[in-house]
Amino acid sequence: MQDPNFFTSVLEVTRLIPAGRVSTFGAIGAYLGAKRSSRMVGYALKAAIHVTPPVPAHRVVNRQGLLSGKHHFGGDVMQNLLEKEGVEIENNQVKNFDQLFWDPTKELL
DNA sequence: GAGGTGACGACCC
DNA sequence: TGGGTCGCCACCT
Repeated sequence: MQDPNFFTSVLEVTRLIPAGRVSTFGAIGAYLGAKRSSRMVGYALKAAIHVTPPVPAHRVVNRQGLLSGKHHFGGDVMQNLLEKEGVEIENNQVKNFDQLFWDPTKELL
């Protein structure tokens, strides 16, 4: 928000995701008014792992509820973090995704 | 300085 | 209904 960069805005919104919930690239992009820039959201999250303060990038998955960036976390770290927060994962996909889905456009608004 | 890539999503055919 | 292509902006080579 303070930073006009779309990149930083993604990190800000991602940080607002409550534990036990998951969000999507499209939801964050839509909240920022750039749903077309979903690729940028994923790119921002990639850097979010190396940025401070720590961003719960593991709570962000793709539109299918699939842990797209699991490989970037290093093995099953992403899945482990989600399970630790109460999010059930099966086949690299979030179970009850529709229920756990956290939409900033609605929840955060 | 320019070109290509990238945790995706939506639109078009 | 399904497959293919374009778009978006920042970072890396």
